[in-house]
Amino acid sequence: MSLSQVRVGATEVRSGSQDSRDEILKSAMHLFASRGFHETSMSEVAREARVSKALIFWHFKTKEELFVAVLNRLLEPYFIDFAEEAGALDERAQIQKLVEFYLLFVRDNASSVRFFIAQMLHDQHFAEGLSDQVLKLYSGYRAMLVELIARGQERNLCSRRFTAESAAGFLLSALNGILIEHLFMHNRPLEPESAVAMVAGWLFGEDVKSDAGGGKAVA
Amino acid sequence: MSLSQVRVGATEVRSGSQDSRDEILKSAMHLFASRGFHETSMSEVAREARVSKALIFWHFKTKEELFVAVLNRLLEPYFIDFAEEAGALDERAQIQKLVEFYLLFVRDNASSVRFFIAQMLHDQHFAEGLSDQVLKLYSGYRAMLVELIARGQERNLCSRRFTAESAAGFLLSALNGILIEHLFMHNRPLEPESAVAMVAGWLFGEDVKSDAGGGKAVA
DNA sequence: TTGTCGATTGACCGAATGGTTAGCGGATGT
DNA sequence: ACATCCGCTAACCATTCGGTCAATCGACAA
Repeated sequence: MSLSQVRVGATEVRSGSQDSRDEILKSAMHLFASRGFHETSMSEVAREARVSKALIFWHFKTKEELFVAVLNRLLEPYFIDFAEEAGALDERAQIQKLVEFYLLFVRDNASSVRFFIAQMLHDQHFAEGLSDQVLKLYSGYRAMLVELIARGQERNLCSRRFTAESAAGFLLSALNGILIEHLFMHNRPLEPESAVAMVAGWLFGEDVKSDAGGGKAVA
Repeated sequence: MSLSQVRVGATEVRSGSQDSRDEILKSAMHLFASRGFHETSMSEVAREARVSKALIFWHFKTKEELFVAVLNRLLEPYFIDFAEEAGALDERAQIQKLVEFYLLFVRDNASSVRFFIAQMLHDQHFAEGLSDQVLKLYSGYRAMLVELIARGQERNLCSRRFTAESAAGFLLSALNGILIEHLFMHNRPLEPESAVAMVAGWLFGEDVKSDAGGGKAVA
């Protein structure tokens, strides 16, 4: 039925089974992410994937199994390696790069970030396996920040007013706060430059000339 | 049936109707907040309130109507007046008080805060009416911060490195970040003092002696 | 041709859902 | 005594849910 039923790739021939499985996953990903688990029915997934409901249960034993498959697929972009970015930059530039990386990532993946946060907040039963992976990423990121700040302090590149752990914790909190502000005030485009400038002012003791961070005039 | 069916208060007699309505609301509040809207059935609410399901539909036309009643009741504690706290303190003490107020509030109301955030993130259809009220509170808080910081800058009490709007925006982001960190790492008790100390160091340019903010050792 | 096997489907199932309805008990006013 | 209205319920309804099953279709092997 599908036009791409027998399609030849560079190295492999996709079986029709993998094809339909993929389309089911795509539809389920879209529906679960936009409506949530309980509000999405298997019939909807089947209709959107133009496939019979029974076929979904042939690929995935239960609705939950389909859901975790979707979760894992949604998580894939999170596992890119951000350690390579190091290069030969000094600590200060690396920290700024790391901050910018965080902000760009949550901007470009806003919908899945939103979905994961909602999921982890709501349904801590399902979220447990998810939390483990996300928190692992999170503490990895934190560890990089701590180490960079500590090295920056040794070389007198950034402020010593706080311990490296304190500074990294506060900085991460600020980033997360910017994230949720971005998730709620969906109008604003989340420009990383302003936040990076704020961080620079805070951590490196520089002056900030223009209005960089605040925004949203108060009525 | 209920023991408190005819109970005399100081000024008024509670009709049995209001009594059962209250018990329904209480049960619905508990169930909606802990499981969410779609995962909570009217039969469950009826059972927990020890009331027939039909009675719920006699008090509230639809499930949605019950839900918004619950939302409004959950929102009540958020409307306490935090303007009175001003007193004769200087701006610096007022800012610290405001920050402490925020943190104490989210600590004491963590479950409903969690619920509201999850709700607003997930179900933007229902959340719209809710968002309006929450965002009104939020921008009110932000406005107070901006004004306090601006006055503090005029009197040279706090750093002029940023505009008041920038500083308030960044500070709010940091607070929100601390909030979500508290919501996720549920083990830690969210001590406001450390965060207040961080803010002081950042905004007033003081040194911070001990490890105040970071926490969570990295493995 | 026949047989096997993976992929796919329509029809079906019991359970649970949100919501309705007819009616009951008991206060209250007349 | 009677009618009326409020608070309340058991039983019911149509629909949808996650999940199953027997049967089919097409490809490939013997």
